[in-house]
Amino acid sequence: MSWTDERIETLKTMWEAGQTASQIAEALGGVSRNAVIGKAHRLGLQARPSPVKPNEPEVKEQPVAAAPPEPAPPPPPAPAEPAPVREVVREAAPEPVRETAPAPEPVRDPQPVLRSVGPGGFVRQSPGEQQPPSTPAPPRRLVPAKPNADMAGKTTLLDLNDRICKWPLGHPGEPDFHFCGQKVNPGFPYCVQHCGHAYQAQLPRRDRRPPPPLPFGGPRVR
DNA sequence: CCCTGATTCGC
DNA sequence: GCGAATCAGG
Repeated sequence: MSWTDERIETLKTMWEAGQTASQIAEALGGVSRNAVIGKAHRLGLQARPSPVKPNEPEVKEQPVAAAPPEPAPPPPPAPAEPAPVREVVREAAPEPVRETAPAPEPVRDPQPVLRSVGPGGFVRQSPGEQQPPSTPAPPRRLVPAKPNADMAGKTTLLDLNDRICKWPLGHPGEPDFHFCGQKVNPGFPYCVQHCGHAYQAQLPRRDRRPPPPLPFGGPRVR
């Protein structure tokens, strides 16, 4: 697989939309998660929350052993780039002693990757502030806290549950963005109709239509 | 273990 | 340029 313009465009869109590298790789097909990350970096799209803390550039204490006999400090106009030399020093595990630490919280909500949206687009949540998608929506009448004519009768993010088709209509951030809301095809996240869009038999390349359906609406033309 | 992104480096 | 291997944190 090569990085065609379409695939690069999809990569950019999904990456900026906050999709994980794994999801992007799966959507693209034929590439690994690493390939996606590598390509994203080569494209210059880094800057996004990494689970790994970029260790604060430690002020390396320069052991001023002997007074430098060189009174001439002529550093060329070099930008202050703290040479990120990674030490490959492996420490041997010293303590065979184990402390019995109770492993808490196996709570992992397998909820789909629907992140909250805002007028500007996606808003990434930190795990601490994630909330389950409300209660399984008892069949009672919902009164919008903020009566909005546009959203009347629309299925919003908060209306989603296991039984509701999560097929997005419109684009996140747009005023009338909502979800299909039909009863799902049991075992799938979408209704029967949208399952037809989401799951398609692989066709021979020559009579396959170019636009591959992306679950979140696909790349947007800017 | 699983996941995540970042980085390196041989190709 | 590409991406597997590796690293490092959650």
